[in-house]
Amino acid sequence: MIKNILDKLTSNIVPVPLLSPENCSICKLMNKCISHELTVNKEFEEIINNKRPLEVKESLFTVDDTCKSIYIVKAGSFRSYITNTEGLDQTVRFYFPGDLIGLDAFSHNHLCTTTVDALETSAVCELPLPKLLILCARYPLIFSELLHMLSDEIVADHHHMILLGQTSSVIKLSIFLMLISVKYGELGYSANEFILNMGREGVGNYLRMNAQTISRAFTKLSDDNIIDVKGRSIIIKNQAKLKEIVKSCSFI
Amino acid sequence: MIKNILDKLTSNIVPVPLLSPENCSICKLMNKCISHELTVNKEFEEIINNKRPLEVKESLFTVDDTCKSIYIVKAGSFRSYITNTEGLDQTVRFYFPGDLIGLDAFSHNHLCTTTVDALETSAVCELPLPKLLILCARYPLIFSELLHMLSDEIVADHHHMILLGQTSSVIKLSIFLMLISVKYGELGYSANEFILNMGREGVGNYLRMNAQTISRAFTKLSDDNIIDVKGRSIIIKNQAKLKEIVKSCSFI
DNA sequence: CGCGACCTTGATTAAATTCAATATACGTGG
DNA sequence: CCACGTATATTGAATTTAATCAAGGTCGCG
Repeated sequence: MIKNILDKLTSNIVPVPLLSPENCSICKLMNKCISHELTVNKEFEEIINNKRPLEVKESLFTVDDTCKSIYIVKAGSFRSYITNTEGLDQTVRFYFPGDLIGLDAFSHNHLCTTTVDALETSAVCELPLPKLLILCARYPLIFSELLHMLSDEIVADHHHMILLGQTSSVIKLSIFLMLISVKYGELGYSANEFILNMGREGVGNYLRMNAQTISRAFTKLSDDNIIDVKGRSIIIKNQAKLKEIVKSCSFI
Repeated sequence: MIKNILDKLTSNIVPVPLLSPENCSICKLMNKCISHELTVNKEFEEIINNKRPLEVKESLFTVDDTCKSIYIVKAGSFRSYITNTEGLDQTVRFYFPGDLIGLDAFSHNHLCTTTVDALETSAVCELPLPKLLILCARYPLIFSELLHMLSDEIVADHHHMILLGQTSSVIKLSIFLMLISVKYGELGYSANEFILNMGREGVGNYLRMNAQTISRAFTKLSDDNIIDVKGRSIIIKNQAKLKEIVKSCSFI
């Protein structure tokens, strides 16, 4: 989805070396990640584990695992989902570079409530919970940043609820595209040209519509000259019109 | 919705006296509220403000207010919602006794992202943020309890997303009734007989369906002998069957 | 008793799902 | 490099479902 160095690794190179712990101050995500004030704290930086990159569909953790860490997406993207008894799953959220994964770690009995898979070759910075909590107790800034992140997650979830509550397939898809576009823009990638790292089925699962309906909605947006679609490659030709559609629901 | 002492106050008695600060140890919600270990901490108990009861439709706070406090529902119930430019609103969440309101307070610029209204005569315990944060710094237990609450909120939001993602109106209504039933059971009220404190419109707003569809779904459940409906008074006649319907979506 | 708010129900319309066929793209092996 | 097979995407037609439009019914309250 996002062009990053890891994309250039052919996924056949099997024994991927562990990344050496890397300095936040030379990280490409600087200022697009958690508060910079945090990462200048040497102690904070030292608790970060850099795990080896994850391959497509590899799980960061699985539902009912014990929550041991919070993760920051360093490169690539992830999907969290809940699986039902018949093996069907429903996507809860997508994660992009700078996003925090596993903020539900403090809930209930400290068991993961979702499974999180990599959508492409991806990497994370791991923040082990015990160490993080110790730092929280010592540094009010880290503590308040954590609260901040949790609250942001709640607000984002509320927005997603509003999105799911929309009735029109074209509006839902438009909001989805706009959200991705904004996210990419923020990360310094092209906001108007990108390649989805999921199929129609994947988009549909997230927006709770079936793949055919997604396809038709893409065709509609394309017919209206708002986007160019070729498979998973998307070009937003008329961002103003797209924004207009998004605004027609007006809650977000 | 919930039979509580406040229901017995006729809402016409205008000058409601301020509640005297009340001891957590004599609160009816004990063990149904936040961790009991917390409330035995005298310092914690002392920061709690008891505001005067709120009347129906009175707002606890409004979107874009500065977040000053977190609130625990002491009696009654609340609704949070987002309003769009045309004045339409979408319900985000309902709050019942023991629930915490305003956990998005730490987000972004500390402005409220929703409006929260009382659905009936209701009361809250107010936890002023500055005082709460000081206690968090001093007592790890309070700090971890706060994280716990925030994480729980995220998990609850995920479940609500799954609910909104359902396609069948009967399943959605069934899940809604089951959630309310469980909540009431936990609070010590009857899980199988209750009176909704909102109309069909209100249920529909929450479940993102229109009032007529809600009405038809009620009729369907009634025809199938799963519930008895008479206006807003609901009796669950066959909880097993209701659970079965809920399980047929299986994600929750 | 009558008004207004709310709920139910029916008929019609609009939209998404489902079923089904075809088309396109992609990777593999010949 | 091309042929083939698989996976994915598009499109059409039939079906199902909810939204909409509209009428009538119920309930509580002045």
